[in-house]
Amino acid sequence: MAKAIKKETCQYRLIAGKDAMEVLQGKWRIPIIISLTDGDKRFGEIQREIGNISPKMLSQELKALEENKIITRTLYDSMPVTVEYSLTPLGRSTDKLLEEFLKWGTHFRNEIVGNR
Amino acid sequence: MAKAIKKETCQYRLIAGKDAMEVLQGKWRIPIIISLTDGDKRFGEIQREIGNISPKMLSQELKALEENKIITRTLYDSMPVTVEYSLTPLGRSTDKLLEEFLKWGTHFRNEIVGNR
DNA sequence: CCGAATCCTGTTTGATACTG
DNA sequence: CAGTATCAAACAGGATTCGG
Repeated sequence: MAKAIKKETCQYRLIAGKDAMEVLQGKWRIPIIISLTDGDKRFGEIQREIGNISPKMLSQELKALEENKIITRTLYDSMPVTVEYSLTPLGRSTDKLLEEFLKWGTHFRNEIVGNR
Repeated sequence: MAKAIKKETCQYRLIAGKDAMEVLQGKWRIPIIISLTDGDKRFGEIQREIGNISPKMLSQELKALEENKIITRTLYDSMPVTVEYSLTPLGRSTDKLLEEFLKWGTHFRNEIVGNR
């Protein structure tokens, strides 16, 4: 076993942070998860809700989230074809994180963003 | 007052998410904050602790965090000159967020990162 | 309607060397 | 020690077009 790292150390925290970063990083992943927290959605619905994301980026980021088991993609073979995206349990497990994230975003907005 | 947005709506959440993103985005900001949560540190200490950040990136990101009132920079005019960085109250207000971030990072690591 | 494919651009990031 | 300067590489993001 190579160099065990204790839970309390800064190094441990840095690693955990990097892991979380790996999945949630970028301009669009958290917005997408927020959007899907609201309920399962189709491609176009997510796009409209987020507002200014190009189909390319949305497609690309959805794929990445799917690979990381954060969301699932379900194809309904209707006419025309519809696709629905929804959070997996792992995806839903971000809810506490998201909540704090949003709380802090609001706090920060009030402290700083408003004053410039 | 232009188009009030209720707290519970997806749109409100998307905006708060974007605000938080604006400050915490990028590969290095959260690691830097984690490092400083551990205590005030000097430039070189942060760099060694994070491990593979170039001085240019560190300098640049520290500057951005300072502009957003997340950290402060204190110059001690000793010989040789030393500089210490520390979290502001606003910076320390990320602690709950960080905690959830790290908790989830660990969870994710166990679920996914370990299995690939 | 839901994307895939292509092309193109600007920003981010990094390696390295150097300065007060 | 605490950064800056410079140059190159990588990547994020956008515009557009096309297919099932």
